[in-house]
This record gives sequence, C-alpha cells and structure tokens, in this order.
Amino acid sequence: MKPLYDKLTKELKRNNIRISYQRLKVLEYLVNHKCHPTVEQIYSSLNKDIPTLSKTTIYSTLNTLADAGMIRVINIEDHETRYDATIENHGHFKCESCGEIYDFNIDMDLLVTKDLKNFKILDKNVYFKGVCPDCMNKKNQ
Amino acid sequence: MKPLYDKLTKELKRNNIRISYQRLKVLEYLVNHKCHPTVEQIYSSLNKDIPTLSKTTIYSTLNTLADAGMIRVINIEDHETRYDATIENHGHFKCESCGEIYDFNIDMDLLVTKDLKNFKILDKNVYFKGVCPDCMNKKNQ
DNA sequence: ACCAATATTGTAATAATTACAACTTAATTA
DNA sequence: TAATTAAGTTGTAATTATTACAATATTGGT
Repeated sequence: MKPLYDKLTKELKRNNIRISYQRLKVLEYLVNHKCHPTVEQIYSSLNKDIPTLSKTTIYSTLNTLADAGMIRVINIEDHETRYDATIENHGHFKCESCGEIYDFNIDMDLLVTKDLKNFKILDKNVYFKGVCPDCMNKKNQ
Repeated sequence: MKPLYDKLTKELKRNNIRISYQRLKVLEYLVNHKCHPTVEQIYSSLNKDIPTLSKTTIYSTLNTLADAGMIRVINIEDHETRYDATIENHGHFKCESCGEIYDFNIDMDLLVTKDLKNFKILDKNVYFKGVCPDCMNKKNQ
C-alpha cells in the first residue's frame, strides 16, 4: 500500500470514519490537488479510476470529512462549493476576472470581537475578492 | 412620496441605476429588514404588494444593486444567497443550530497580509460559524 | 467466515439561479 | 407633452448543484 494511503487510513481511523476505497481516493485527491476543487472536478478525475463511482458518494464523503474537520469547505460564492485539505487557518482570495482562488496567510486570532462574547465559535472563514496580479497585467495591456 | 423613497431614489441615481417601482421596493425591503433575507423572503413579501412581480426581477435587481456596491452579498453557505443593505464592514456569524445570522463588528483593516501584495482587493468578508447563546442555553436544559 | 452496521450506487426529486423573448416602462429629446 | 429609444420586467423553460432514498455491496468486529 502506498505510504500516503497508510497515512490517510490512520487519519480516518483517528476520526472514527470507516475506510473505503472511495474515501481514500477522495482524500488523496484533495491532498494532491490544493487548488480548491469542486465536486465536479473531483468526480471527473476519480471517475477515470473508478468507473462505477457515483457523484452521491463524493458529496457524502466530503460531508463526512468536513464534519470530522479533516477538510475545509469554501463557500466563497457561485453556488459551487469548493473543498480544501489544508485545514490550518488561512484566507481565500477569489479573482473575479479569472475565477482562480488563492490562499493567503492570515492570523485568525486577530479576529476578535466583543459582540460574540457568549457565542461558541467553531469555524472562521475569511474571503477576499478582487483581481489577481495576472489579470491586472492583462487589463493594462 | 415617502421620505425613504426619496432618499433611495437619490442613491440609485447617484449610481446611475434607473428608477423603477420594483427596485425601490427591493431596496426599501432590505433597508427595513436587516435580517439578511433570501431571495425567497424578499419575493414572498413584496409579492403581496406587487402581484405581478417576478422572481427574475428580484435576482436582476439584487445583482444590479450588488454590482453598484449598494448592498452586500452574503454567501456563508447553504447554497442560499442572502443580502444585506448594511455595507459598512462587519462580520457575519451563522448559528449552525438555528440558522440565524448575526452581525458583529470587526476591523477589516486588521486583515492585512503580505501574500496579496500585488492583488487588487475589492471586497472582504468574514464568516464565523458556531452556536449562538440562545441555542447554547437550550442544549444545556 | 458470518453478521450487523454502514457505505455506495443510481435514479429521481428538489431548489437556486440563469437564459431568453415578448412586453412594458423610464428617461431623453424635440 | 408626445415620440423615441434604451433599458427593465415578466413568465417560462433550461441549467446546475445538491439531496433523498431504496437496493445492493462492503466494512469491521466476532
């Protein structure tokens, strides 16, 4: 068995998630594709290896992994959910011109507010939008 | 004409948006309902006054207002876009138990990162999720 | 290897959003 | 103020993302 599978298997077990080929494949895909893929992208790619794969399985798996905190859900817009295997706190920037989503480092601990004193905060997301350097250059040409 | 309509008319004109009864009504609704309504909520309410109202008009109007920067789009999750007439920078907290969305003050200027040095940032959103005090109390009973 | 619990699959249903053509209204000019 | 033109509204149909669910298959523990 590939070392990565071994590592992912352990992580799944640590979170009390049963092991299946599909789950390992989805996790592997996310770990190897840090480009914030959509369900469609994950499905299309894995479908080549697993012809019987169902899109429902992708949804189900992603929800399971997200509930366990193993992956992050990105709802930056477009009614098209994206997923991210990097769970350390970071922000997401979406270029409104090319659609690309970029990661950026940000200290979430700076995000404090008295207004949420008695709230239990489980998840923090920071989404920026604008134009990326590549698209800025294209416009100026 | 109501004073609010007069004010909203001026704001629309300042943004080069043509005046229509539907647009005034949508804007008025958002100003009077700061609860981050969905398209469905806006439509259901306005439909009582304007029986011929089309949901397409709501979508079109909201997109126009958002493009002009007159309202904010909230994509916190659930594949259900919400809209907010308060455009001053503030964060949104969604209670995962009751679904309510709360505003909270946050200094967006604290959100700086070297990673986006050459990016043009047009919009900043901060979304938190968790459990609100009301739902915390209910759970402990 | 067996069994019970859980996962996967495929289809169908649901829900949000957009496309588009016909009709209506708003702003502009004479 | 009437005519003109550009833009907005409407209703229907199409598209797309996501969920529901029942039948089948697989997993993990005994």
